[in-house]
Amino acid sequence: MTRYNFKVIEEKWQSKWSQCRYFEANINLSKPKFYILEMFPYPSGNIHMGHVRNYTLGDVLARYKIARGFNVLHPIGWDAFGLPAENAAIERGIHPYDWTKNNITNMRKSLKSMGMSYDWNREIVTCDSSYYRHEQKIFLDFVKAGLAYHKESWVNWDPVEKTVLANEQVINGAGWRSGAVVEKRKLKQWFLKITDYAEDLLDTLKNMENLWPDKIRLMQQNWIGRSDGVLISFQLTGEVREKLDVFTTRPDTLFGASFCAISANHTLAYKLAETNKTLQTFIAKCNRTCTSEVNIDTSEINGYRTAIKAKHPFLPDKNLPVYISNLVLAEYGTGAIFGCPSSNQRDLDFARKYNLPVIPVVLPPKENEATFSVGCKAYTGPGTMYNSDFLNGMDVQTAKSAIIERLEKCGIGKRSITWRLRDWGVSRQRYWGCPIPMIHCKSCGAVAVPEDQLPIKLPMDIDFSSPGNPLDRHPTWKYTICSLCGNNAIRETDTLDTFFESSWYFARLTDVNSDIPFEHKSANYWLPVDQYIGGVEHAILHLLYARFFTRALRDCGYLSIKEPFSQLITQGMVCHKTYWGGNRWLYPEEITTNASNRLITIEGNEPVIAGRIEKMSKSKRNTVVPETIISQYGADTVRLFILSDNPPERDLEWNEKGIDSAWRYINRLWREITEYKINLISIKTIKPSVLSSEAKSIYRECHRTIVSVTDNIEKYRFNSAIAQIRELSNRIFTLSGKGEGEAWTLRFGFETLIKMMAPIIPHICEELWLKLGYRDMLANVPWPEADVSLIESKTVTIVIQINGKLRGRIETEKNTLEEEIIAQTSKHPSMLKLLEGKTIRKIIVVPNKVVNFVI
RNA sequence: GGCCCCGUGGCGGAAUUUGGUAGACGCACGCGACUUAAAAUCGCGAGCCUAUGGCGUGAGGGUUCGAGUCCCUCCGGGGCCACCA
Repeated sequence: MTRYNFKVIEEKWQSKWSQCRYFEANINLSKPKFYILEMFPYPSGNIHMGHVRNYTLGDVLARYKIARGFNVLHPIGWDAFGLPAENAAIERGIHPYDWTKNNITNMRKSLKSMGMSYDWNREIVTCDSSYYRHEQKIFLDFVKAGLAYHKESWVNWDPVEKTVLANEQVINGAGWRSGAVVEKRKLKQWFLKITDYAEDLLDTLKNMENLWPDKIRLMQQNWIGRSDGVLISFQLTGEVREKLDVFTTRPDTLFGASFCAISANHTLAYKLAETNKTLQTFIAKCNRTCTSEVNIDTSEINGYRTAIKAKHPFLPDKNLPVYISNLVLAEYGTGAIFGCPSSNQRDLDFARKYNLPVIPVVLPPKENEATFSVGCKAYTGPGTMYNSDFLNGMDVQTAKSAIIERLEKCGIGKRSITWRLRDWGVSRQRYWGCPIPMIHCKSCGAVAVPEDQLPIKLPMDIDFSSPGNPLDRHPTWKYTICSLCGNNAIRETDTLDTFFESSWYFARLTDVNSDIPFEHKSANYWLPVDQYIGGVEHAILHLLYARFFTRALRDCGYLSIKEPFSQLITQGMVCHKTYWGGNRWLYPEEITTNASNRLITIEGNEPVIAGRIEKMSKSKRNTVVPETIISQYGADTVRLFILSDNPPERDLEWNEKGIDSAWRYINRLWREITEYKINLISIKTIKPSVLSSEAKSIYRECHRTIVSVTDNIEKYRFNSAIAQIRELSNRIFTLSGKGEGEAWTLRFGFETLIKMMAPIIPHICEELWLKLGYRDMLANVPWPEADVSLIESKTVTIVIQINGKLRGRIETEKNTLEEEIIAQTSKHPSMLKLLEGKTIRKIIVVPNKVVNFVI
């Protein structure tokens, strides 16, 4: 028995596919187009199982869509800017460019060994100036359109690395690499006006039902965070006589207000601090805590009571004290609130701390005014208004409308929407990113680099010996001339957030050779991406940025669409078991079992605990290296296993038994076809009508399976599709092939299996297709079509129930009349016994399915 | 704290779209064939139990002729957001 030699055969077909340029995509108006894209990888060094899963899912769909007659675009690229390259440079003295390029070479090789159907002519690398020059052009267009702006704002500052960190890079208030406590610092940064599109980004999510996973749509919805409320203008009295605007979603609780609070970074706070040392200290203390929400969560709430009062809009005698507090976020709403302690937990805690009045205004149902009181828990539910002047007696909803109407009529309030979404800060004080094509001139301010000077390339001679941004320290790079006044000026030394590159690459991939970011013709033909696939970890950031970019690019005249990705699959993580012993994570190779069958470490014989099944990661030492598995089992086996076990969106547990099972199936398929007792190629064509009943049943099963496998692939249920193919395989493998009819059925069955398995395990299927005597490449063969007339059977199984419990079944002709079914089933021997002496109260017949006797 | 998802054999999972045969397919397991033997391979078996019957989809209740599927309460697991005004 010879085993399937995957090494030779997989390489053979990979080079054949490449030679025939079969996966190179071109505009072809005679076919429907299908653009399939997997989130492009960051070239971190090696591909990992998460990549394998992601790209296998994409490849199966791409190959399937080709077989279904679509003109498929399936490109790949490298998201090549980013911090790890700089880390490598700092730690190992390798230039980030070389590190990145080496990794790409390495990972490209691995992807090719997976047999992916990419159009490699379109490969892009975002750290090449041929890519980022277009990004610089886009940035300038955004500046022109008012979509990018320069603003001073509070950021997370790492005092050791001397760089800004994104909120995601701050872990428990400390820098993710340095471990230093992050400070708040006010810096001038570039921002993109994603908030201009907040409403549309939110509203369009509704149209994406069934196209994007509910979970992702919900996460984006939460992230954008629309709050409908009202802006109320409070007249201030005392030291300052201006107005204070506050935003609230609960104007109905206005009569329960007992204080106002403003953020420590509110302009009013600064104004008051000018002449107040204590207040200056207080504000500084508030600002020392990080902007990170994690940190705000754990820090204590403090208030500084100013001498200023805010006049209650409807109660002339009531003046609310104004506090400055870290209770209020500067970036949300107006950075100022009114506090109604009885209806808001946060306000209640504050009121209790500073002994402020708590006035209940909403009476919960089934409570009464005399006895209801608010203790340490605010009441936020529905109820009836009281202690609330003209709102008394109304329910909360009615009161909201009534008071908004009154506020608007009196000119002291205005309906308003506030968004949780903030503008996207894209400046990074790092070297390995796209230079921001702006210069700073003393007299002209921020000036755009003229387009004919693009690209502004990153300098290659860079010194990483001290912390901070090497671009800033570079001896010459930043010195330039202002294009407006001709005087000396300084380049922007910040680079763009790496999410900038991934926000438009899907459009660039429609035409990678264009001199402009992308051509209308290609973009209009290929976009939107019909199927996008990637990890759930990008649910908000990347997927939201890309949606924003598509709108912004449309408004700059580049595109005619606003949603980049029609359909989305977010695949789960690849997990593996972990081992913990001797106070550290252990590799499986470090473990053995002792005499009493307990897990121990080989060195030191320390006890080992088999830990939880967790996401593969180097630190947990539970990774499985794809290259190793591929060289052991071949790409087809890996592809088959990674799809077999569960549906894409769930976490997948990598297990060695599973890969064995895939390996066994592939070898069996190989043996069944190549070592069969009869010569498959010489089988004569016959009419299916002459088949024996067994052969005919298998023949029908083939058609039935085509229908269900197609349906399952369309719904991304690859595990079910594979299960059905294996079920069919089990039947086909039982055929002896003896006699013309069986031999023909056998061959037909094999062909059907190969065609259906081709997208999943393409190499072996190509080879087997050849073995069946075909010259044409399988990649060129259409998806099998089912003869629907064969699937419909003449008979059906009717389930017999008594009081809903299964009691038997009969075979009848399809569409047998109700009376006939009742007659047949009630005469059924086992029914006679069960129904004997019983009164049948009711009989329910579901045609072709069920008959239920109610006794 | 708010919102959302999930809970099915020893295990991964089918069936949930449309209430109508629960447990497809695979792993692990057992038995058999082949073999001196083992491995590999092939075939067969298998939800559980006090077994001619009964019980079974986290628990309890409800709707229905009929519930894994719909509704309510609870328990367990997971995710997202979180002093968001």
